[in-house]
Amino acid sequence: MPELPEVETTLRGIRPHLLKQGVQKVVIRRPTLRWPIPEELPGLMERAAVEEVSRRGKYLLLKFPLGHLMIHLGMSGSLSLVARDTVAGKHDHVDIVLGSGLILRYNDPRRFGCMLWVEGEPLAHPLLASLGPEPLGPLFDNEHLYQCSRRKSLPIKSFLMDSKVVVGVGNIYANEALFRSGIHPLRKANRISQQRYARLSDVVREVLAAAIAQGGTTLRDFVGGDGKPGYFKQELQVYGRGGQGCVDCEATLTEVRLGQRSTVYCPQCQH
DNA sequence: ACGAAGCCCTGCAAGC
DNA sequence: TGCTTGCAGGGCTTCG
Repeated sequence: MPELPEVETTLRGIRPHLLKQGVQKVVIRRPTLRWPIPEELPGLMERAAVEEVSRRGKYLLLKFPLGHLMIHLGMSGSLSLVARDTVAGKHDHVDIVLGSGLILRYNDPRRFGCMLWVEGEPLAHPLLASLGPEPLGPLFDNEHLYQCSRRKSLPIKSFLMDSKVVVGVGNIYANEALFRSGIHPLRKANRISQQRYARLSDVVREVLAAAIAQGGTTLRDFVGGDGKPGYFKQELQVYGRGGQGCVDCEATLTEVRLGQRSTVYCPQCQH
């Protein structure tokens, strides 16, 4: 389940192998992702070189002379770099064969991801145009959260996971950040003080930065690896721990469903 | 305009 | 053992 740290780790892992590399061939085995992969993709990319590799939220952007390839990993997608003769597995839907002899391979069992072509300014694309600030960028702070939340009566957890508010905070990190800032996930967004938002924005940055730092430890092995660093788990304090003891006060962690998302919190520590 | 629910999809685990 | 059922979840889309 790629959250922002995993996407960032993927970006850092693939970028050095893609920059200035020519695309020899694009193989689309299964075009039916969230939206169909454009049939004209091979014609647009083949014999062209990758000029830039970047990220906006959880969307990866590969710049080519004629436009950008926009990739989202959904919740089960991954990109890996494999040697040219590597046999494709069950959910290996797309191969981008590079001049270097490596293949950038897109795998996505649940096919919630997408691979689209964008002409012109990619940030103007409908999927990107109304995204909120990057959580690790300068525009994300308590002031932003506070101002955004003034007319929002939805639960803070839903608010935090809204990509128009801030990108890249998925279910796992929303649970963790709220625990670490002592905020009850069901509290209404407009019932939280600016001081508490200050703590929350700090914690969101800390948690994501720490996860990225750990994802970085697997970068060395990205080529040929499965591209799925195992940074989470050990540091998680509430996610996946419903019914177990709070790491701070030992109270039993409560698990509820919010939206259709598993939500875990400490009834003692979070208000 | 806002908020909640629905939906896409497959793999895995639990229950019968 | 093999079926069915439920759950996981990002985020766009639809409904109220």
